[in-house]
Amino acid sequence: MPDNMILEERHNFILEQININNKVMASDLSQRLDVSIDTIRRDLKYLEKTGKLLKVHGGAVSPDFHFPYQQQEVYAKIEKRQIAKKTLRLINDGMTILLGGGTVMLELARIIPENLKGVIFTVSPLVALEIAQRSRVNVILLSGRLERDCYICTGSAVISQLSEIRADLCLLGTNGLSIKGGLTEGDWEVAQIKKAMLKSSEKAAVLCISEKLGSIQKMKICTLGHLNYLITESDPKELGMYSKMIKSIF
Amino acid sequence: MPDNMILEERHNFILEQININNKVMASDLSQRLDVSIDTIRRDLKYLEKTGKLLKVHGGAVSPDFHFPYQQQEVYAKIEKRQIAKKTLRLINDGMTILLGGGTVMLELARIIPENLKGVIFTVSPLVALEIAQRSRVNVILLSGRLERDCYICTGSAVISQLSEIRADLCLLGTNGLSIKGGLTEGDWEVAQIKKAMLKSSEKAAVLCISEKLGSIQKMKICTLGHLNYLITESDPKELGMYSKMIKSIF
DNA sequence: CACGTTGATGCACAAATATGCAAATTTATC
DNA sequence: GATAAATTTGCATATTTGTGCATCAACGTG
Repeated sequence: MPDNMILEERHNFILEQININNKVMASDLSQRLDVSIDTIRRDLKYLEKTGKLLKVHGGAVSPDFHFPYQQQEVYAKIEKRQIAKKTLRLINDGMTILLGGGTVMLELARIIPENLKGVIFTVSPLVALEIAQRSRVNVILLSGRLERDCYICTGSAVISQLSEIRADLCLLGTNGLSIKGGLTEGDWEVAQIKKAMLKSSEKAAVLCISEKLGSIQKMKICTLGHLNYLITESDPKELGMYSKMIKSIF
Repeated sequence: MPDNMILEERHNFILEQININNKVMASDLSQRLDVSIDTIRRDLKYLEKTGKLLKVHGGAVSPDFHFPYQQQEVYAKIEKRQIAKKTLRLINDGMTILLGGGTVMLELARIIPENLKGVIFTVSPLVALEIAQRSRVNVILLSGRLERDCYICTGSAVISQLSEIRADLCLLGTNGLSIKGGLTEGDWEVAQIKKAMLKSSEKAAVLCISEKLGSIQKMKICTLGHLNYLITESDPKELGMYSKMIKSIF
């Protein structure tokens, strides 16, 4: 490392490091630049005042490091809304549709056409309420034990009710989707429900923000070959590797 | 996983995980980030305070799932809360309880003891979610067609499920209660459900703000003699005329 | 040249922060 | 209801910070 740097050089170096690593540690910098920790601290203080970084205990981070979550929160919401919008293309009057739970599904619930004809079954009270609030479509909630974490109904009662249903289309959100692992899920109870939902439907679509593509969870639900549609917010062209397994991607 | 993460990085990582899985477990995080469980707990506490997640036993969940429908302006909320409080006296560990819908019932749902043992059946998704959100009691939602106006599940499916249940106590809100008319209800579908609920329960209690006492609706559910308890917000002494028909009034 | 001013730097020490540990309590699960 | 797991609380410890002060070099100015 360059010895005998002057103030400005140090500042530049620090910003460079932040650009590379998203963070710097005061003690580390002190060592690498061979100045006292105090000097580094003064550097950081100055750079913070000019908005170039954000001081934290032990060093500093990139100024946008602290925000990404409100941003990403909103961002993810936009993505989910995009997915929901694309999904509407699959939904037509007269269909019997099976809906899962999760945030993506909630976004879909919010834009279900007000005068859709047909029947919607769901295991998610949140989804059911959201739809019933806005639309005149028939919403049928499948009963069961309400899971505390994800607020969907699980248990044998749901499974047995599902076995009596023959839906045209099943729409599922997911946490795990990958070429190798197929459709996967973290919770055992939920996995059972999803399996049963797929079995009760003519066709199946998975809604998944692209950020989650490639992730694998503990419980396997099915291979990609069993899915008819994959819907993400990004351009289908970018998901070429999935196109061998899933017929329609959009 | 990057070793030696600083506080901000851990926070980011945790939120990332929550974004992907909707929940994280403290012990798991402690292991993956190689810090003590205490540190993780402090992280979670901080992130909860800033609203980025919700702490639950064992970890945290995404705040997205937090139920948004609560706390609209309800009429006579104070009275309804008083009724709910009184009703708690009827509820003990080990009971199987059947809950109806309506605003009084929602107030009750909000104060169901966090660690109540037993099972709660309900036809109201709102009540179910409210309870599941706060309490660890088993909540079982009875399925059916979701009524758009009152948000409770109706239809033959509910009736048939109710016929398979033997509850210790049934709690109903009401719009119509009078000496002459008994327990009455405006909606036909809802009346059917309430009848079935009463039939499935050992004992029955009606929750009713005193202002509504004396009103009669179109559909008859039962006579006052079938009810074991009447719970209102006012002093039972003032309701003497009901005491010939209903055993316990409070 | 001598002198004062200024800005950068390092040092010392008290206060604050991050983290882990252990005991006591609460909660979950069987 | 007993046992295991999770949580709370108080405390100990090691860094890290903030602050005041001393040093030193650079730079005018009289």
